[in-house]
Amino acid sequence: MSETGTPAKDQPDRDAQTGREPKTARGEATRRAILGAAEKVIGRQGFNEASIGSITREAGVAQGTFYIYFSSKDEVFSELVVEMGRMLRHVISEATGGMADRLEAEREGLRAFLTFVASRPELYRIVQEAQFVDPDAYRAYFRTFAEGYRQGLAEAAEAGAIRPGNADVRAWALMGIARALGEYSVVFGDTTPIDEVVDIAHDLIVDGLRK
Amino acid sequence: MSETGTPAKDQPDRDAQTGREPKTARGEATRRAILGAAEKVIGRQGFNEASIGSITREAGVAQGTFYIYFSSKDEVFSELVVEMGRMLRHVISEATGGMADRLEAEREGLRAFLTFVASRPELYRIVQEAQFVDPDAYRAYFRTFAEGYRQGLAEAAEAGAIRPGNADVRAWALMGIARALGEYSVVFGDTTPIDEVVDIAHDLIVDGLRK
Amino acid sequence: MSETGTPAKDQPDRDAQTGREPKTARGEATRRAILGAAEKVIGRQGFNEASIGSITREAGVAQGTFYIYFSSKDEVFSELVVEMGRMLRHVISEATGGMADRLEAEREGLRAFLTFVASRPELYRIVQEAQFVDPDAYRAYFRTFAEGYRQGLAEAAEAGAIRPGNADVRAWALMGIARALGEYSVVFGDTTPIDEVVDIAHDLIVDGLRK
Amino acid sequence: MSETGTPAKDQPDRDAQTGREPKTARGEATRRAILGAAEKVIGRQGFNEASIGSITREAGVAQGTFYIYFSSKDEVFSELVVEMGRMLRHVISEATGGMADRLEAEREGLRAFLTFVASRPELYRIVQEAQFVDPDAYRAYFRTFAEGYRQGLAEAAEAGAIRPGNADVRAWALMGIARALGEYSVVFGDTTPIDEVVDIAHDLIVDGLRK
DNA sequence: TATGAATGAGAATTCATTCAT
DNA sequence: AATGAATGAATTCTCATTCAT
Repeated sequence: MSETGTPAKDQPDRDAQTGREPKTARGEATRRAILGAAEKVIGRQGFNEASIGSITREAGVAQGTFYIYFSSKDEVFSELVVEMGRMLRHVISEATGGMADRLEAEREGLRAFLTFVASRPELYRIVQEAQFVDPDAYRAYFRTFAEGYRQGLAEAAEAGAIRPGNADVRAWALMGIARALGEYSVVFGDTTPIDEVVDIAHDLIVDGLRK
Repeated sequence: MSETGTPAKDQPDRDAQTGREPKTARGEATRRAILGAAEKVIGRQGFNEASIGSITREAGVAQGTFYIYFSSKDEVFSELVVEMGRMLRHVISEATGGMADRLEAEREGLRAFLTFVASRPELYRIVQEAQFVDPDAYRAYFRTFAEGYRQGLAEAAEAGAIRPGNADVRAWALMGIARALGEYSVVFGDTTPIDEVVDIAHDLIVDGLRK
Repeated sequence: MSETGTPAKDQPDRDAQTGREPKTARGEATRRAILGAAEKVIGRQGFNEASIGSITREAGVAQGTFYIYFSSKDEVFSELVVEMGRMLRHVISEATGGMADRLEAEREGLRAFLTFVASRPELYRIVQEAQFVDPDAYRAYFRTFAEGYRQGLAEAAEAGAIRPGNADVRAWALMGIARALGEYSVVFGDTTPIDEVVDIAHDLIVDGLRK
Repeated sequence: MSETGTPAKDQPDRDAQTGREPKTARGEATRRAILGAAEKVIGRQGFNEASIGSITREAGVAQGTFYIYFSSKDEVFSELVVEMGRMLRHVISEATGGMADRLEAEREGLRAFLTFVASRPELYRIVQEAQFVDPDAYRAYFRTFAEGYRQGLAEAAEAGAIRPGNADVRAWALMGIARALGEYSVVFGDTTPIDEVVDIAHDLIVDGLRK
């Protein structure tokens, strides 16, 4: 994969967060309340429609309180994107960890992804919007995934578990399938059961269109 | 495909609302200048960062002139999305029209898509952003494509040209591959030649990962 | 005089003024109205108490109009300081220009200064406040004056018109007298007629305290 | 001197308002820490830029602690101005007390003033800013000085130690020289040694410019 | 006495849109 | 058709001050 610059590892302190860390349990709770409210409100209304006021109202705190924990609207947003990345990586590696069969891992990874997306639709939408709100976070998010994916595919090809082929492009293509299907259900409200969608897509991924 | 709500047809009069049609050649030229400037500026800076002022400055006209041709900022945006849809459909049907071999049509359609995206990156970005700025236009755009794609796949399966399988999900999955690869080059600036990308992806689409 | 850095010449474009120049007579008038209102309001209430709202209210325009002509509150302020410098230099050189007798020039310069200050008390106050609001403008203002003053004193000493002595320190001391007497009347509201004040101060400047 | 309004005496209870007096040694220390931090921070950043937070951070205490010792931001400021007045009067009377020769007292007073200012530049800046932040305190400060100065000059003239002349105006003029020279070094960073500056200014004060 | 979380009023600034010329 | 001045609502962010612990 064409790594342009930054490493694919987890960002440690991206942005030097100015929002101070809470020092008491109460503060911790407030911070979480705001973060949750931000996920809900931004995820629903979009970054620009969601005002700080609407977030704090949802969180049940005063407007000023927001700035005790986050230095700006961009910062919460960015934090949500990073959080989504962390959770998703966790969920997927839980689902596929230690699977011997690469093709089965492919199926389970997709299922885990779609399940997670369905459970946190607002968070998913936020990541999509990150492309326009916080391109750096967005790119970091995708690079991290793509790099992991690429490695998996490359190793599988090496081991003869799958047909050989450019792992970079394949990684992007397979991520594209996952995204599209996530959008299919979240954005377009399709109600086909996840397991069914997973099986259809997996069949395509594994055996292609050819008769 | 699960149609939820609005029809998949082209918006009929979307702009008849207020954006008066120019009556002179000069007016026509001005309108086009503004539309082009909007594509460039919004595509680069994003809908919210792009002000009417920055668009008219780019177009070389006064701010007020904008409202002679468009009734609002949303309207130009919407018009650009519709335009992109029209052009893309044209380009793709040009590339695949009358092809007997469905699998080859798949390849050429993907190539045409990636080529077009590379030639109008700002316009492509605008369509992506439409998800957040003008969800209706966005959904209409995708539904139209998905529906066409679905039909093609269904007929091919029917005709025994490809393996049978749920055409709806497949359509979305294949569109997802195309989008991801478009983003791969436009957003992430990957420089792998399009033809190469197309071949790799096509190989995956046609024969899958299985050894 | 210890020139630390910047030249003593008039700043040409200090701050790259973002506030666009008006293009019509109406715009010109509005800009002037705002500038005048700013002088009045900031001069009276001080920089921090004077809100943009209070300035535009005084000027009889909407708040947004302010930003058509000035890019920020600091910018108007800065412009007022520069304007004061220009006017004052003009007034003083008018009053003393071509005077052969240095000591008489001293008297007339002081009179012109105090007269001007009395006629534009708000503007005077703004310059004083510049020390805290826009230190660069403040220093530029004083350096310019001090340098002119120093030259005048140095030449006079050279020519034998006054007793020799360090012209730098003297320039600052004499400027200090003028400022203090300006404050005496403007800030402390003393009502001694200017001419009287001038004579008393001039006597001190010329002959000192010694019996 | 033309007394306009408030008496020239020290403010009586200025802070008895709400700022509770500390009752323990620890409290006393905390109060002093805050006062010192306020001098440093306000003196450097100016009243408006200096937030309570920046002061308490500098002092190493929590924000709320500030309000145990001072009832408002204005109050600390005011207290600093009064403190400066007290110290300066002390320093000057130490330097000139019991001097028989008025002209020599003039020299030593100036030296003491400039020395003090150089040792506490932030405090000096605070007094200057008081003109805009706390005009009452500012006027009180200057009136007190001016009145003392005036008396000294009047008595000296009476006693035939100096040439006769309006003591009010002279007092302001001489104070103006001192202030300007203080600013010369503090604000403009001139590095001429104080003793030299004092001698030059004293020569001017005593014998004037005339050849 | 000390802490630090919470408040909410207030201010600057931006920008889509309107309108007189 | 074109201009550009004017509007004012909306939004983010800051900060002095209060208060429960």
